Amino acid sequence: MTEQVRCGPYFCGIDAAMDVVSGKWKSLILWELDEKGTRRYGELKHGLPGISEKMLIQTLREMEADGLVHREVYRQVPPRVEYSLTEHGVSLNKALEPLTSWGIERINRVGASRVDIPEPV
Amino acid sequence: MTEQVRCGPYFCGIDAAMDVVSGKWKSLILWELDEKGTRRYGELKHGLPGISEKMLIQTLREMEADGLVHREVYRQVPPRVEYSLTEHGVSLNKALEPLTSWGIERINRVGASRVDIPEPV
DNA sequence: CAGTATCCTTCCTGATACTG
DNA sequence: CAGTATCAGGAAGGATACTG
Repeated sequence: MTEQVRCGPYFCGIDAAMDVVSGKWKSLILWELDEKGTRRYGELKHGLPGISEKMLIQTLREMEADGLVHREVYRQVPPRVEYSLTEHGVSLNKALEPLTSWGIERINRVGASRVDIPEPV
Repeated sequence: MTEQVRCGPYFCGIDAAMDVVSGKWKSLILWELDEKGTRRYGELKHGLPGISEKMLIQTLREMEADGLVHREVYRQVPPRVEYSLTEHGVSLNKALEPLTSWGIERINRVGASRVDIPEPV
């Protein structure tokens, strides 16, 4: 991997942040937990149509390791596990807001379709 | 904030934006062009140590198609091609700023290392 | 100089089946 | 209910040689 020395192990802050939010589901989970508060595993799964169980659990674990998500286990039968945002998760979500607005603007602008660049003549 | 209604093909704005910035190099190129202004192909390559020619050109083309980057060709020998940000590119970079700050804070916080979550006993 | 073309490897992602 | 295990397919990313 190309570790360029600029800001420690990262090129700069954007790299560190992207590293943590990139992936298909992370920003969505962040948003889901922020919007709806603490959620159980099954609730999350339901709120994220199309996600596979593997991806859901894998993504949650990564986010937990990154300190964005807190996982609370209740030892019951049947099991109950609740996920919530840590304060870092909350702040990250806040930092994501302008980007979300930009995305919405982009969608409204032209339907956000990717344009085919014509070959130069 | 927006409701969880799918906005067209996207979940919501964040998805549309992530779609455009995700990838290993896009945010870096954005930052490079914003910081240093118009850059030639070779200059960009130099400023992004570790990127392969394939990735550089591929990423630039995608960003051009997404309306973030403008490509200006000067028909000379040897060839000269200059890349610059469009206004959308600039605004995206601005929208990325809080995320960058978050990333820098994260780095300073603990070295930003990903923590191993111990197995529950 | 500014790319193309090719090949190769690794990472992502999802489906499915099974367990405490 | 909340996971784990396994497998497979495709996409993303990279090294290198070549060209107008």
